[in-house]
Amino acid sequence: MKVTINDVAKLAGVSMKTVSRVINKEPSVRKKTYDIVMDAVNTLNYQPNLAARNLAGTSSFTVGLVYDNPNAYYVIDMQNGVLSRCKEEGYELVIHPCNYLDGNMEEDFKTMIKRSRLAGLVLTPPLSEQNSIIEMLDEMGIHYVRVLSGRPTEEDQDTCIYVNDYAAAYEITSHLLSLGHKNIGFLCGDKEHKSTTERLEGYQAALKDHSISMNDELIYEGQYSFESGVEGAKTLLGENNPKNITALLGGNDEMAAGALFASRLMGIEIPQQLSITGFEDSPFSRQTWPKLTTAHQANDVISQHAARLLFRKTRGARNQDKDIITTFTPSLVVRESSGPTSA
Amino acid sequence: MKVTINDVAKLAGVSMKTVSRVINKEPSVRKKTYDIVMDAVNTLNYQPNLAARNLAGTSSFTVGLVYDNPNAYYVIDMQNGVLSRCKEEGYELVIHPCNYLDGNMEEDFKTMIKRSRLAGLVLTPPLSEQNSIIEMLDEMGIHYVRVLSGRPTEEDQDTCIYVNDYAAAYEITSHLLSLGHKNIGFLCGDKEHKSTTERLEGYQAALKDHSISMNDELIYEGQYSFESGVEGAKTLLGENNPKNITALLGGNDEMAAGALFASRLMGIEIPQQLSITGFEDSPFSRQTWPKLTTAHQANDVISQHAARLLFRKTRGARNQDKDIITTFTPSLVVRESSGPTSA
DNA sequence: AGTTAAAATGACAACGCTGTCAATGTTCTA
DNA sequence: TAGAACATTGACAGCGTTGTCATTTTAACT
Repeated sequence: MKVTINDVAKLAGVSMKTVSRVINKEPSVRKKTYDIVMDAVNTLNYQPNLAARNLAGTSSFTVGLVYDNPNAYYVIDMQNGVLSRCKEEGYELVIHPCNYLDGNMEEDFKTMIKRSRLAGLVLTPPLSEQNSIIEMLDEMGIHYVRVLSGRPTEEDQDTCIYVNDYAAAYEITSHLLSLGHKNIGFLCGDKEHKSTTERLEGYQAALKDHSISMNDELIYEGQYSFESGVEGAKTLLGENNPKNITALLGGNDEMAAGALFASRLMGIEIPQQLSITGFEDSPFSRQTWPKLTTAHQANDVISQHAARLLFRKTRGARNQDKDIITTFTPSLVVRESSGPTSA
Repeated sequence: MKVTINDVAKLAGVSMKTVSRVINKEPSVRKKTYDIVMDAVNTLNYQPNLAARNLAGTSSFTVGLVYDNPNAYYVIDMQNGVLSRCKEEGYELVIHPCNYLDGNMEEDFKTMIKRSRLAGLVLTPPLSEQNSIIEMLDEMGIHYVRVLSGRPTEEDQDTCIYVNDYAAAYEITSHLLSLGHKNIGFLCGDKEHKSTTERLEGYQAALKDHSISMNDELIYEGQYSFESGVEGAKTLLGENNPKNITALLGGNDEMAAGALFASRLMGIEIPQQLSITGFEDSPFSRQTWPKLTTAHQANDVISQHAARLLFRKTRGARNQDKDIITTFTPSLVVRESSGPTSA
């Protein structure tokens, strides 16, 4: 019933170690031997036992995915991306949701790492931005890859995957500007998050490039939540929209959905009287009325590349994956929530 | 750096095997010995190595969570519930998203099981309803717990957790009836899913108990998606609502959100002209306008109990968890999308 | 053909734990 | 208080791999 490396070795007429070499793609195996072994592997349908490999080997076949992002859609996408690479490479995935604010993160990490030695971790934002965590991991000597919001100016191209929110926000803002909007409000997410400042800066840069003067009164500082979007829209639009805002840039889809909700309460027609845009293109940006113009972020692809980057680091010379993309720019998706100014 | 069972044994002045007995809560360890060992465990901060345990022991410390439900919120809740129990019990979780329609499920399962021997699987709907899968697992001799939509009439109380959608649908329908609604439409999810028929039957039973005659024309057969909700509402309401429908029961929150969307397109005021209800109480039932009346389903609790049930099976006599709940009934949550009939 | 270097293969111990079974302590019975 | 019965502990093999190092085979030279 249970096929071990010994069964394969016996069938192939080689030593167990040679089979090990083959399945690990180690050099110094003759082509002919390789084929014989692979035949045996296939006929027996052999699957190396992960526990044994993890126990015996110096490197582990388990990677961890760490996240504290509350967005279910985001998390699932990240999981699936990493998982798909893991499957192909024969790795196992351990998911590790956590709450950075809990404080017992360090203990938590250590426990996780002790229990199953890990090849490395994929860290997703906003947790991936925490320097304290990075330092801790460096100290512990644990491999990791960070998914971060930011521009690819920095040097650690082999531990980071960047999502260029700046460029995406620039693009969305430009889209609104090209529709004739001049007074564009911004619903800011959590200020501690890098994505927030990146998106804000992209927005500001676009305004500047179109010679529109900045107005801090058009910026609402909130959180990445539906409720905050509601609040933000109410605050910015106030009674009878005294600031004459014609477009609202949501920090993410949730905030934009909240703004949509608030507009409805205030009797504002979207997009006739007000354009609203989201960010991330999560499923529910298609489930609002009207559907949200947003920036599509390919989270599954992003996380796949994060996993590949991690494998590259982990396996050193053996795998020199050269097609890894380390910078992603979300792309504009125009739907019904944005339109030309009526003015 | 790395603490093994031997280090603990040495410090405690006992044999390695005794430490093993302590951490596995095996009987036949003197209280005093137990305390000494635990002290050593704590001072060294010992964490048993999972790979070694899985390799050496007869039972494994890894459980799998299998799902093909496309709803991210649902999946995350299930994951977190199972995960929280796993952490407490020292188990590891392997997640296994899949697509039942893919056909290569059997191979997929076998591979997963070969690679890391599993203590058992938690199966979630709709995949958990597939008899072919259950038979396959039985044949392979793999432990599993199924989360199912259904009423607790059946006998396999030790492999199934039931979510009583029937009762919940009955309750929602009764709520609408008590508001004076008589012509209540039903937006039916995928017919193959057990939850669909359960919810439909609950709805019908409530109507019957209130002496309201059934009308198949009030039932729209669709899928559990936003788009289908839109379509369903348009179909049932048609031009000028000839069937005089005053309330719409959504098969789930997504469909209800779709119905809300469609109503807006048709210029129907919610809840003044039409009540709409959801099912599941997923986060976005709070992010629609107006917020959805729905049935709250405690997925994280449900999945925790599923995990406990699995552990009980797995560990046989050692753990006789008696507080496991095997039937859950979603409870009515009244929000703004339902109201009294204007008539 | 005879060396020599390099490539390919194999033998065997380890990884950290659990299962088995034997050894030792302890308690109870008469 | 001896002896049986039982509770507690320990020695050691083995789980299925990989790492190390020794051995054999092949290729590359004179």
